[in-house]
Amino acid sequence: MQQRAKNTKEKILQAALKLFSQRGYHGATADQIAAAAGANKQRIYAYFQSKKRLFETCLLTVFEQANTQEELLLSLTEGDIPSMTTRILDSYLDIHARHPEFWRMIAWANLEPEPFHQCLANIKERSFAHLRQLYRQGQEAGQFPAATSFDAYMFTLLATSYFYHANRKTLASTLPSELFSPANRARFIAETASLLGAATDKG
Amino acid sequence: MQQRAKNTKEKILQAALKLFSQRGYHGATADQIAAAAGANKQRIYAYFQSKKRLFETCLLTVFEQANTQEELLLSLTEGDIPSMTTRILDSYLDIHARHPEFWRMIAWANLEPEPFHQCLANIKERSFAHLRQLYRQGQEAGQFPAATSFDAYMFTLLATSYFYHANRKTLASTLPSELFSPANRARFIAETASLLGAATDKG
Amino acid sequence: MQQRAKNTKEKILQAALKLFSQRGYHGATADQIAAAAGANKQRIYAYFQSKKRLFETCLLTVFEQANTQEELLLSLTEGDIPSMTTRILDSYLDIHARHPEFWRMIAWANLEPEPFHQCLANIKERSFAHLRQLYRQGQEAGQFPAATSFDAYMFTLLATSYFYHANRKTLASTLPSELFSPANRARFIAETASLLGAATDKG
Amino acid sequence: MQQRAKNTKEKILQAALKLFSQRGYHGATADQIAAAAGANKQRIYAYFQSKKRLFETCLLTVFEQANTQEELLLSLTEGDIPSMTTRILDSYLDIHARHPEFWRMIAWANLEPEPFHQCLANIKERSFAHLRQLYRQGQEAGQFPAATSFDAYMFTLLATSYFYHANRKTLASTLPSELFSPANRARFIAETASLLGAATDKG
DNA sequence: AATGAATGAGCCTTCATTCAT
DNA sequence: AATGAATGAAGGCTCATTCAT
Repeated sequence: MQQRAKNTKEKILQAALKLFSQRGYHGATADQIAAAAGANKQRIYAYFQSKKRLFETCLLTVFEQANTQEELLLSLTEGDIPSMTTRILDSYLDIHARHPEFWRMIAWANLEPEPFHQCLANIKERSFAHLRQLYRQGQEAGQFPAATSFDAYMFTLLATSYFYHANRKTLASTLPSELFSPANRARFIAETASLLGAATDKG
Repeated sequence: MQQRAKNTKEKILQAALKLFSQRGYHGATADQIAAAAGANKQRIYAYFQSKKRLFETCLLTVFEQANTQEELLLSLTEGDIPSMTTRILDSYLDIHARHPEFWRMIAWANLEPEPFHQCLANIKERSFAHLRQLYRQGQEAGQFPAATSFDAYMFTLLATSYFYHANRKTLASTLPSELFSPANRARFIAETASLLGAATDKG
Repeated sequence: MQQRAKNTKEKILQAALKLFSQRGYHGATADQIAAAAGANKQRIYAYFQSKKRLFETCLLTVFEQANTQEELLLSLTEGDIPSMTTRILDSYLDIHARHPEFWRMIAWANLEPEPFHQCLANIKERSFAHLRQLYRQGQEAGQFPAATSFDAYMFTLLATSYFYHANRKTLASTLPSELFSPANRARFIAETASLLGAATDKG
Repeated sequence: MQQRAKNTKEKILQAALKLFSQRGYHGATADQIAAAAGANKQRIYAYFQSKKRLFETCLLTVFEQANTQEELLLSLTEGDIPSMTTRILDSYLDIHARHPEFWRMIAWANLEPEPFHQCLANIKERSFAHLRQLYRQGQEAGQFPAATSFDAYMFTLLATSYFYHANRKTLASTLPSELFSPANRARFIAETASLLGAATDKG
């Protein structure tokens, strides 16, 4: 593939990423994507076969981007166990803040009847191996509850960081608190960390 | 408006509720809704003006339904404080399981660029008043962390119960654990409750 | 179906008949057909489901039209046996002359890989029963060759009358004779009839 | 033109011949032809200017091929006159069977509104001169009807052999007889030849 | 000579919406 | 009040053709 083609393909992908995340699979049209990419519509089909495939590629791309950033957590060591919850929450909130397409694409994918998520099959198990081990050590040291598995722990962190961004709109009608404003981000993390085992202040 | 008209309008609303939640605003068509309602397509416009207005009405309706359902928690008393987290989680998971259109409509609403949520403005503050008081009592008794506000507590419960259902598909690519299968529902609740300080009641 | 709809459907059918026969299935477009019918393009799909179905309906229609006219041959009696070949040829040439769409639709259907002809399944066996019997009588009277079955006889008549119209253009490059000009139609029939055993009645 | 170019041009022509005859002018695409030829799509336009011109070239080519094949009939002698009808029929059916693209291209050409056949103008008068003379001798010997000209005779043979292959599909809806199956080819020829006076020499 | 990249028009089909009965 | 008929504007995708390398 020539450089010109690579550029065109990349422009389409970026435009699609933006429009799909904004409007969803059905909401974004091939015409709009081509126009936003400054490319000819037909190129979408030349490079991505179909609108569906393009969406899948966008989904995969956005997951990979998130995965990349997540690797920061690999640097956590045994000594970081007390602050682990805080660090993970902070990191995840950051990922979502920096990649606003992330939660949106996740949401669209979860809503669509099409099994778009199948294209994510090989992304399974990310950088969790490292965290899983730290968690176990924390459990043995009594800093994480023995009754709670790593999966449940991780699930809660994923859920809160996702919900924090993704349900912002309806949240305002449900729990209209200042706690969720950007200004109170640190306080939100602290309060949530306290709730989750909150070993921090005990030591 | 005649009774016959009321019936037709209601049938359309129910059909729209189902189809919009399943397929989203763009995914559901006026024809499908009319067919599912057993009504003439033109009646949609006669009674709801436009597809968008119908969607908004559906949003509101579904939120009202969920509110109603939640009132079970009002029966909790001071003596239930130790098991409060478990009870709320159980209740919320149940609501989502029984009303699969709930999380879906929430998700659609959060994704829409249009401020559909404005129509939810008056739903604010639901049955939380009662729980808020119980939580405060629990805090004073040392059963809930002093550092965590009721809002943060509630947020976590909303987030986990929502995420549990809404991100089922992509979750399978992220944290592929048996813990989230229906069969392990009770274990999931127990582990999560343990994480959220419920472990403290052991002492 | 209301009268207005019937009219629209019929207009579409007639326009399609004309355009399909002229340009074939792929050559005629839905836009052209709608325009020629003075109808909205969407009505094609409302009344005929798909372009393919519309084509099939046209094929069927044209066959039925031809069938109708063919029934003139039912009036032939035993006494007409000597002139039977002439009469049939005359009649078939006439059908093709009056329904120029007929041979064209047949030709398109035979060329298309799509099994369009399946829609003709129940047209089988036309008014041949009557002619078949007359032929048998003719055979017994020695006016038709005993070695030639009715099917072969009929086939030759169908082939010549079809070929006379359908291959007019290429025929001009192959057998450029005045014999096939409209002016010599009667002579063509006579010569062909003579060839097909009609010569035998001389003896 | 270099040898490499000649080869490419020829490959395109052969691929086009095959695809046009199978799918027609509108049914075959430039992409398909290029792919089948193993050549770059742009070469089609470099060597044949346009799709239409390529189609015309295919038409001409296929007619020339058929002409070549026909020369077998030149070997017929005076002694073959009694079996002449059989021999010609057999030969023509054979040509069509061996060159299935022949009747198809003839059909496409006859259906096209554009006077594609003009490019066939110089093919006129083929190997008929020889047969014409044999036929005259046969007439004088009383083996062919005096009332039937050679043109009418030849026309019938062309028509039947063409129709036998070209209208196979719709024929099944009109005259559903086993007579036209490949297994009964010989019988079909015999019966038809009998019909065309050939039976008369028995008496 | 040959190839890959690009384009604009067009194709079949469906949509949200309105009109007429 | 309800229904059937109609419409124009997309929507996804492909085509014949040309440009650039």
